[in-house]
Amino acid sequence: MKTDLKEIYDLLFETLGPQHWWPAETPFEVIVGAVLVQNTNWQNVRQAIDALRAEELLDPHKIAELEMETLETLIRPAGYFRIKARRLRAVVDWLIEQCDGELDELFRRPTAELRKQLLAVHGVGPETADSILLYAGNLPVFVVDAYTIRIFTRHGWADAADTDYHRLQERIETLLPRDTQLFNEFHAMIVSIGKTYCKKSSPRCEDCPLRSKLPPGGAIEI
DNA sequence: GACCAGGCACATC
DNA sequence: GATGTGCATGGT
Repeated sequence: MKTDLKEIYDLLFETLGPQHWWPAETPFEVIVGAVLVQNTNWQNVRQAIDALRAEELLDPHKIAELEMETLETLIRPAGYFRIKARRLRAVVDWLIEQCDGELDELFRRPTAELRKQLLAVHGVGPETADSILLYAGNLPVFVVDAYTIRIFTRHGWADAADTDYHRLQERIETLLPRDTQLFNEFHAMIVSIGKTYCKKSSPRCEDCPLRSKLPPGGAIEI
């Protein structure tokens, strides 16, 4: 990848400005959102989180004590509600077991170790773990998601045949200053670009701030 | 009515 | 180790 990623970051930041992510009031709310947003539109997730908030349930102990059926009903708008209810429970049970829900304590652990522990929790894969580390823990970990892979592939910054999560993550982390706030903004801006200009079905490169960074023949089809 | 959205676990080869 | 499939709601 010959691309100067910091230059891409600067270009995006000049165009889009700060994204103020993650849209949540507390680190625990970030964790809940990270599970609920799996393969789902944020708009749907917000409805589920609002329902939890309305019942004052945005607390690990309270979610741990809920009947599964109640939890399923509350998070229903987020989709996959049976699966996500189980995953959310697995996460809060783990949080309580590990630190009694005291997240500050949790995030003081060495990042690599904590990441490995998170990945061992049912329902927490690489993207969810990294979203939690970056946006709840303020730790300098880059979150790779479907938009990252699509945008990087279409611009030829990543080989379409090699979009392995950890390899792409390591390359991006190596090519940028390891800075929490920078990783925060970069991922958020990638999602913004992805939603607006780099849809799965149709790229609208003519309007995209990154259009000047396309390869000579235009976007690479994936 | 089809398509899509800020993944993951599990089965099968 | 790679690839395929189920999971579910709400917006466009």
